[in-house]
Amino acid sequence: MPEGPSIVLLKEEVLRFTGKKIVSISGNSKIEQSRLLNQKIVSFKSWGKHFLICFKGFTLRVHFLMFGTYRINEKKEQPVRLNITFKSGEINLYSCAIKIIEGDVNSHYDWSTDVMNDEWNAKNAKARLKAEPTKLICDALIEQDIFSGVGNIIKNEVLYRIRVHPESRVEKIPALKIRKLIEEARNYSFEFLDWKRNYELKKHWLAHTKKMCLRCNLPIIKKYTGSKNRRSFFLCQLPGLYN
DNA sequence: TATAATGTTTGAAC
DNA sequence: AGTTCAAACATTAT
Repeated sequence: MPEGPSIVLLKEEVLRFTGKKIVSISGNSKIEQSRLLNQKIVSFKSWGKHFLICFKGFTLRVHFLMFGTYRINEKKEQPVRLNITFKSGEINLYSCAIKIIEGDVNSHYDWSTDVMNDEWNAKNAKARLKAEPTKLICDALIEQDIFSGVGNIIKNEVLYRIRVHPESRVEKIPALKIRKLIEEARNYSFEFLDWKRNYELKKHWLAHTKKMCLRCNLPIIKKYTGSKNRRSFFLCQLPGLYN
């Protein structure tokens, strides 16, 4: 479920509930559920992998972590974390982290770091990268404060596209490659969105989980990289390691 | 069936 | 005091 584009799809699916009043609320979430009862949805937003349900004066922040899921107008077998029911339908959220954030949602989020947002600012990203010169690019690209919404799949596909080795140090990567990286982080995310919408995302993976490169017929290396030891998939025999 | 995987927070340990 | 790290959370495809 997780990466940014998937949250954008969720946002589209629930759009119909905008302005609707919550008539019942339940689930095993430890938030103060009664607070939501009879409230009207002001808007649905997203920031990176955060799904935001905005009310007057507060916002529900939903993070699906690795395994979270949702259903609209249907239920799963497993216990629901939060069920939000309207007269016209329901939203069911499973195995996710839910939190209430107080006040104006805009004071909590910098929308310009979200690769899916209209306010995305490439210059900001460039500056923030520059501030982390010794980081490995595989870590920097999944930094949510720089590239909100980019996850491990997008990371691998973007690095494959621009032909940069995941263990390259930020400061050693040529400016042109950095420019491409920032461009593709957003661009690929939108392609991800289209593919996911049409249930054909995996079909388009060229590096992630692959053993061979379909284009050049060379093996793809799988290696756990970076400070969080996340899977990286990359071509070995190409230039692209900057360190 | 055991394993690994689209992720983040927390709090202990250094 | 600041950093680092493992644990916790939790589901499902392979």
